[in-house]
Amino acid sequence: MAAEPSDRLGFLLSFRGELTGARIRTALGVAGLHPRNAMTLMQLAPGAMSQRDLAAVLEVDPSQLVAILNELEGSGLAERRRDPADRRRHIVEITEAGEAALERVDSAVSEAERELFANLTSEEQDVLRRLLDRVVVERGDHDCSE
Amino acid sequence: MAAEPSDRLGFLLSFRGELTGARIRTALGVAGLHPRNAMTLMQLAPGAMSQRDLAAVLEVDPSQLVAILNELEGSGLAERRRDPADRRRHIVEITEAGEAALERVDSAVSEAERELFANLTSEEQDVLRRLLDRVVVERGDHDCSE
DNA sequence: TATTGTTATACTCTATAACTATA
DNA sequence: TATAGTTATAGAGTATAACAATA
Repeated sequence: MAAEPSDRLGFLLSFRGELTGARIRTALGVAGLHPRNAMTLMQLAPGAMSQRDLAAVLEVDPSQLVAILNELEGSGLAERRRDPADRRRHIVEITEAGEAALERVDSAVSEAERELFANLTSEEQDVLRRLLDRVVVERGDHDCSE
Repeated sequence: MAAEPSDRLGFLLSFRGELTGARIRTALGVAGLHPRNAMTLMQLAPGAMSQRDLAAVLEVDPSQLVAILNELEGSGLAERRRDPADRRRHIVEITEAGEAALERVDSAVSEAERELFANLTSEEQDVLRRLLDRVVVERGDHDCSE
């Protein structure tokens, strides 16, 4: 369902955003990472955090994060260790291999952005950024129903 | 996975687009239509067309369109009839009830856009539209892999 | 009793192949 | 043999509830 059915700005933003996301996911795949795993690594880059906090910032259910971390740990890109202060908690940390993977991700996403915004000057890209920042996107329960 | 993990323009466009799409899907739901059914009705508004052509413009597999049309026909918003010139074909047409539903959709989407772009003047909305139109979004096989 | 992480289950979406009826 | 529509099936993604270990 990717047809743009009208000239509405809302549809335009939604569909261009979707295609942009698809292009970026392709770039992440080229870098060897499943999109959700790449997003998780990005959140871990600044520093280690608990599994629960990680689920919160990623806005995924803790049960989904289990599978993500199993994959990241399986490929040696992140590690879980018990928090000695509270043995229920896992501290999650990116590994050196994970940092290297993130550098590949960074290059691939930069290349994708060069393609996506090739027709825009850097000034126009700044304008686009500022306008997008002012679109009202209240977080909350926004899902569909029939 | 809705966290915005960096200040990259690509991510910004992707995430704002996703949230905009969610807001619009909510509006369609308020108007009483599943998003894909609403999109299908919109394509039918200008005039009847064959089921195959409809699948093509919607960019969905013909087998998926079967369920959509079953629902639309079940709620009396669209109708299938055999093409007398080629009895394999179905001509799909929107009904009067379907047109009325589209008017509700139109109002709901307009209200959603008023909210989304409340912080932008109409000149700024024009600028945003023109910039989005120049983002390179080559259609093709852009999916993820691990 | 509450919290952290885990497992199990189910439900939606989507992709694919096989089937029918017509050409 | 090819085409239009349909059905059936399987896979990915996601949401929810129940569970074990620890506080």
